[in-house]
Amino acid sequence: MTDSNPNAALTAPSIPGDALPPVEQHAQQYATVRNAHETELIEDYVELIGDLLAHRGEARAADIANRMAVSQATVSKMIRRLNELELVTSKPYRSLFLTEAGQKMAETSRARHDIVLHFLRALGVKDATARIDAEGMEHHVSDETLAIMQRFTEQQQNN
Amino acid sequence: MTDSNPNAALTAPSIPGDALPPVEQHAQQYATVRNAHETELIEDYVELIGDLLAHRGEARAADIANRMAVSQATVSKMIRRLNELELVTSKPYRSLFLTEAGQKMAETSRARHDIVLHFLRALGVKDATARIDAEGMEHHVSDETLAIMQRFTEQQQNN
DNA sequence: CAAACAGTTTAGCCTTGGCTAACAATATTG
DNA sequence: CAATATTGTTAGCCAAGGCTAAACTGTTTG
Ligand SMILES: [Mn+2]
Ligand SMILES: [Mn+2]
Ligand SMILES: [Mn+2]
Ligand SMILES: [Mn+2]
Repeated sequence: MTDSNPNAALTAPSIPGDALPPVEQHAQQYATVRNAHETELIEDYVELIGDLLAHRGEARAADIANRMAVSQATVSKMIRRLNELELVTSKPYRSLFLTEAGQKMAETSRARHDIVLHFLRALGVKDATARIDAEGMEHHVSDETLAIMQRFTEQQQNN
Repeated sequence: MTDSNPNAALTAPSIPGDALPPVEQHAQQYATVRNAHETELIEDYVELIGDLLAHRGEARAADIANRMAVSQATVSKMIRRLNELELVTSKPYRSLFLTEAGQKMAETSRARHDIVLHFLRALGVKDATARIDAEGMEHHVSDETLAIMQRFTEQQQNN
């Protein structure tokens, strides 16, 4: 549980920069990231399906494959998983639809995604870059940071 | 390559929110994220090894396992990979060291990580939260955004 | 309405990144 | 210095998320 080399002070170089965080806190950082990685792809699928339903009226596997730049086989497998998780309903060869739980997840993810995207634009990041960055960052932004981003964006707009 | 349902405008609901980006751009978002995921764990290992070397004088597998909250077996396997990638050198039962390439990656990752962390703190995020968010966000921040974050932090400090 | 095309599913493969259990090497200590 | 504790390695397992190739279903069109 604790670091080896107890007499670190004796061997450490002279310019240590920022200190290392305590082991438990440091471990928490990585664990939180691993956790986010478990859910983020699911969130992106559900969010995209919600967007396709909202903007196109239907969400076909082929559209998802094209929009994600992934093979149709990959999408088909993932749809089975979403089904098992009871996030979508699907009849073979028909459009997907979101369950109640799926709609809730889609809304939450969409809202969070928008906050991050609008924040980056408010910061001065070009739209195309902001979109790319937001797609990855969104899954690693705490509620605390999210709230601050939202306030920042609003203040920026009242100027 | 293009969406199905060409007469989307006819079937789309009345509150479309932000429009969907063009397929190619949308695909690029997800592809960039997938790309980042391929390298981020490697970067975190190399960065941590660099930090342990800087602050402790040595980087032992057990320390990495504790700091990452991961089993020693997982670390051992990853070290083999880092060796194959020629990012670290290691003798059995001895401390790890970074190769030239490893040092370069560690520096780059550390710098990027610090910019994101300091930016979040400058935004007003609590330290513990900022550390957690930065650990995940850092891998998804473009150079463009990174530069803007750095400027923001500096301006905040000159107040 | 049959053929061609488009969309979907399945099977089987691969890599990554986790884990536990068992074993091996080194370090610490009675 | 032998016994014990710590550290490191190996083997074998698993799930996730990619892929290609082949089969199947549904739609469009000559
Ligand atoms: Mn999203
Ligand atoms: Mn995303
Ligand atoms: Mn980092
Ligand atoms: Mn990280």
